[in-house]
Amino acid sequence: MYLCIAGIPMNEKQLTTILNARSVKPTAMRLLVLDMLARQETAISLSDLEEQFDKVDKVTLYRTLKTFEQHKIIHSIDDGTGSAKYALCSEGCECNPGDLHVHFHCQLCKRTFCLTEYTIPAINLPHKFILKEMNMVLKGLCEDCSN
Amino acid sequence: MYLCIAGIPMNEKQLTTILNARSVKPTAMRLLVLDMLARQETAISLSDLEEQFDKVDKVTLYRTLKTFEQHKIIHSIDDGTGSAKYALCSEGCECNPGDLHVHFHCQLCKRTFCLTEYTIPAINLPHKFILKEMNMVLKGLCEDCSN
DNA sequence: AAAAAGTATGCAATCGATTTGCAAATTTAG
DNA sequence: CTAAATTTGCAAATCGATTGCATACTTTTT
Ligand SMILES: [Mn+2]
Ligand SMILES: [Mn+2]
Ligand SMILES: [Zn+2]
Ligand SMILES: [Zn+2]
Repeated sequence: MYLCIAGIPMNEKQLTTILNARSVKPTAMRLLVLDMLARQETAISLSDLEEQFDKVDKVTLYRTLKTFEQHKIIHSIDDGTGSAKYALCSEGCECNPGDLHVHFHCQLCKRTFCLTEYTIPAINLPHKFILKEMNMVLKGLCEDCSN
Repeated sequence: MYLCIAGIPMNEKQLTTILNARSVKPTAMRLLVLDMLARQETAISLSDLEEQFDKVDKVTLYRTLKTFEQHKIIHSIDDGTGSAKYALCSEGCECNPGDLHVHFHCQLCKRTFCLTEYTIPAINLPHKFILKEMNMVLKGLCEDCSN
């Protein structure tokens, strides 16, 4: 499989362990959000995440995602659609250039996939250019939409 | 050189030729905008472009850039900063995945470079994924900022 | 246990880039 | 020259992202 998001729900103990491992206090809100993120098959936007809850404050959700991102529980994906997508990081991920994977955005179903098996190819930059971050997004039709 | 933008001014005849070649009517405004684009060493945002004129309507500028982009006179670059950058296409560019080059955004001086000599490496997508577009942005420090 | 300090949450408001609506000006076609 | 099509300018709307601030909740200190 090439998806970084298993879409497999975790129990509260597992969720708490993840937050603790990343030094983020496991509040009720954070456990709810992390649980919802773990259920996603593909990367999700703030707005889409909001819709998956009955009632939740979007700004709190926003700040929760920011906190998760800062602590490398999730990574944000700029797929060029104008709204950032978020997906769980794999265990021990440090989001370094060497760890980064390619993302794929389907122009038909609008889903954004983590291609975790596809590391971003290295580029030999011109002299004196120093690489700190990378983003590689492929767009087209996904497996479900290419027929 | 690895920059797609020469930063070398063109005369009005050359500018008109480019517009005609791409079936865009060479209005006064379009010649002015194309001229300004040709003078840039690096990709430029709508707001920065606006600032380079004494007095110009931003929406007209916006629509001019859209027209140029549709006719492949320029390409837009999503460097992840939140504001699109624009740069001249090379002659005969059709903006196909195979033609696309890597872009570099300097986190210090905030300039975005076209690395036209660096084509985006091909990725063998998973089965049934169809590629239509690509974007690869590297970030870090440019040659002027890495000391 | 109570008070104080630190952290998280909820709601209103702002910001900035992009996009749209529409009327006036300009260009092209008949 | 007149009518139609295109381009331009200004106002306003849209939308995602971000901030300010008051309230709620947790943790630490007395
Ligand atoms: Mn990912
Ligand atoms: Mn370029
Ligand atoms: Zn799809
Ligand atoms: Zn620089």
